[in-house]
Amino acid sequence: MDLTTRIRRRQQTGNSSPVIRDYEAISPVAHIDEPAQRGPTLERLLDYLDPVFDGHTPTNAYVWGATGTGKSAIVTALFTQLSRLLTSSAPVIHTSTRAQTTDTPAFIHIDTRRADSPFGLYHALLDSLLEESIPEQGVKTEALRTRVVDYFRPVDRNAVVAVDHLNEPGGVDLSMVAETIAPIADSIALVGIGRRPSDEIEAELSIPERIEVPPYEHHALVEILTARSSGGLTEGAISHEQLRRLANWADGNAHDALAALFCAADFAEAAGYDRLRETELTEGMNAVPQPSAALGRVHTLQRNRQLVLRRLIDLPENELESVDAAADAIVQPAPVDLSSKTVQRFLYELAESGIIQRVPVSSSTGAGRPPSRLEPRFPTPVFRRLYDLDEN
DNA sequence: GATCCACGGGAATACACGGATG
DNA sequence: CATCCGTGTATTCCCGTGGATC
Repeated sequence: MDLTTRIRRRQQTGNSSPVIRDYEAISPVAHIDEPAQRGPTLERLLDYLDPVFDGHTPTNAYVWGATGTGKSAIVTALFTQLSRLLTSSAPVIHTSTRAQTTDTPAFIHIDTRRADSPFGLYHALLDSLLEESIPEQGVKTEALRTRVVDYFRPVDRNAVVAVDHLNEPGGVDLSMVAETIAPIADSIALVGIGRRPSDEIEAELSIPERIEVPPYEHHALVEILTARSSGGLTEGAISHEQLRRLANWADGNAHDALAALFCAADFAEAAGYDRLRETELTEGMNAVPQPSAALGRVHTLQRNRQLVLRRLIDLPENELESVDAAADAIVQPAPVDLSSKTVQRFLYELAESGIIQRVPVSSSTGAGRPPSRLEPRFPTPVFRRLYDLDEN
């Protein structure tokens, strides 16, 4: 987020704002520079990456853990820091590539929620490796692949590539990534990241290293919530006891805890209170479905799908009674240059990926297959607020 | 002109139900 | 009674088209 946006957000909430100082600070989808409470996992990752410090390529690895354990946060933060520190400590060679020494690997993080095709994967790789801008279409997939292969032709070029959000419903699986990237060069180490337990993943790829990221301990989660709310909420807006309650409820899932905190704060703010009452806290927790789809998932959806979701969550109950009705209602107001049929397809896709759920409604009307009611499976108040802030 | 991608529309398939059939 | 059939929706699949980019 750029500076202008930040300032504008402050303007919107204003200094008089009783509860929330900075939405970004309590956002479950915010980028974290310094992951907290994950010391042991960081150490394991650093152990695994040890060959890097001698200029070698590590083996392939798989990092896994339940939702909301901070897998993505840890790896992205670690990779960012590593490339910063390793490149600045050695002489820089100026080429068309990003600043890199000859024997320092590139640390790349690819989100398969966005890069979900071979074309997308090659594009993401090149985009990280090269300064120049990479064509987004109009060029053959094979052409991009060739460029990646060419990049790795020099023997001293290597990379550690984290491939995040593997095996999500409707998403990319490890074997697809392995087929696409692994054959390019031996000097590429793949680090798969996903929820599926390590013994469940099947891939035609050797993965010697398996690292599990455990759920947060209760006290660790309290620490995180404390840090976040001291950054994003006003002084005294929430009590330590309330944070403990949240952490207890979330049971190690930082995503859900933050989402509930965000909702509760937002509710209190809207109601004009200067601190969170038990009512808001409870409502906040109730606003997070169990289990909940990740807001990060929603956040990375394409523009039009987010628009559809934004409208969906404001529909009255009676228009959620069938996919057909919802699609029609979504297309109704204001300009959407989408046909009802396309919105319908989006809704089915979103249901497929678990962001919304189709609940079969008991049919009594007789004729035909009964429709299904649509239920969002993510914390809608958070999405609504962040989406609307982004609009301005 | 080539290529990728998002849309859109229609075909094919699945499912539910009541009624007919064996 | 079990199974099949016809009708009506819901859901999934598939592919052509046009826009955007190179």
